[in-house]
Amino acid sequence: MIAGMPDSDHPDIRGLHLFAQMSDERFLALMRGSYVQNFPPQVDLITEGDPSDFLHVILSGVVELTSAWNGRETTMATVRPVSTFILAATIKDAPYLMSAKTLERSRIALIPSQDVRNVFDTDSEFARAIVTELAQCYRSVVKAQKDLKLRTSLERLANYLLRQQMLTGEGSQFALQLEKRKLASFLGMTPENLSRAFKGLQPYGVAVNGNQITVTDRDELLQFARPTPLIDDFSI
Amino acid sequence: MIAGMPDSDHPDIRGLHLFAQMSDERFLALMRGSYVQNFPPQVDLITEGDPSDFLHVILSGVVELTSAWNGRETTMATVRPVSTFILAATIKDAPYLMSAKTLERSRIALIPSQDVRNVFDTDSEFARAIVTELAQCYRSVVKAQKDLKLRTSLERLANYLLRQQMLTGEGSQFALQLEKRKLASFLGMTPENLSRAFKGLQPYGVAVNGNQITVTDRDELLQFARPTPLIDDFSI
DNA sequence: CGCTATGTTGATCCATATCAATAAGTGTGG
DNA sequence: CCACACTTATTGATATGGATCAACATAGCG
Repeated sequence: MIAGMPDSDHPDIRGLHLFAQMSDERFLALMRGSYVQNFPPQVDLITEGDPSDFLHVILSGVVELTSAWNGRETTMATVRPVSTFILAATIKDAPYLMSAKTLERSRIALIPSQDVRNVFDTDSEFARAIVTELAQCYRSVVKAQKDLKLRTSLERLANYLLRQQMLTGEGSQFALQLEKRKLASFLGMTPENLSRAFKGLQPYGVAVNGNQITVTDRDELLQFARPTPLIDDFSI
Repeated sequence: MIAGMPDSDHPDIRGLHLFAQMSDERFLALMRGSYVQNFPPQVDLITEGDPSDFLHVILSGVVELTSAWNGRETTMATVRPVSTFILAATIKDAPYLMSAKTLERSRIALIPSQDVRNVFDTDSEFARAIVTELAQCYRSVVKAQKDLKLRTSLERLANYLLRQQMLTGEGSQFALQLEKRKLASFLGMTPENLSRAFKGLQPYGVAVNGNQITVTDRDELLQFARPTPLIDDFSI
């Protein structure tokens, strides 16, 4: 078995809203049973349908969450540091609904689900923090579903680009954080269609060069994309 | 203003998992600030984007949750007694992401969101119950998203019918709980396409007469639909 | 009993998927 | 460091699922 978690990783995890309010004692108890591991790229961390043995916390790298059915596969989300994933399955002691694999070399903390449930049962501050986290997750998925049901793929891409521009600091140029084929799957389309969608946004002032996106006319793009906080604002 | 909630409604609400573990004292305090109202069909209860003033509990009738964007509208869910809706917005004190309207004459309890948040802050049992509820909601939406991204509309309909058959007691004949145009929107298609999808399921042993569905060959339908608990089982 | 909303059917259009070919990266081993 | 293999991205041609438009039927409902 792997050694416990190095103390040096504690601050990163402690910084998460989920663990911030917890007593030192309980936090250390959680950390004692946990461990941290470095994974190379393309490693399967979780397979959908498996029992949820560990709450995962990504400390560095990138993790992709996917689901599959009947031979088809889709990217549900990508997770970046520092955040937890598959919290709901841990809490409900239910099977994972998504698979997870590393896209880059990643440092992942694994906290035994049973320990998380134990703390949840005894520490009401922790329970409250979980509520906030889950409410946030829930609302994010509802927004994603609205995005899928109410928008065409061109509109989804346009709004995605605007959100990315926001996240990367409002500059007119920024880099895609995702391989295009993953982005296509995430947005619910094929890679070929994504290629054409980028072309379709040219008239609205979007230029693409590799993974570099330049928004030459933000107003034009905004007018086409019509973003709304009720779909595109991840902070509410 | 409307009078408070009749005591006769308390047991229904108390029976919800969300309120079951709470102390009598706190429960009564919540109920004192709440009220119950009977609404005719087609009444708008909630408009997306509005601040979440009340946690709603449907005691009888049917409520539809919809979202709109850019002139388009889609049915996100229908809610039946006895259950709460728009819990996440209440907890986060954030705007509603969906609109709600009655489809039939409905009896709805309205619990001031601020009261819910107050109890949430002081009653850790309640906070824990909310976690379970939200985790359930979250997983349901994830399943819905998988349904949308991984299946064609014909496959979604087939699996929907199998789920309905399950819910209505496994009989080979059952009634659709939803107007077909709402069902179409819920499944992410047009009414015309739904009409044709029903025809498309005939070869797999599905017969339709008005809102009466008869599954003449369940095995055939199962083989086509390929349901999986990771999408279609709402209890895990 | 008619009016209006819902459902069906047919014709056509459009968005997106699929298939196929090519180009451009990216990583690996010699 | 380059050659090779392999994956990813683009582009074109075509197919298809699903939307839209239009006409009609039907069923609730006042």
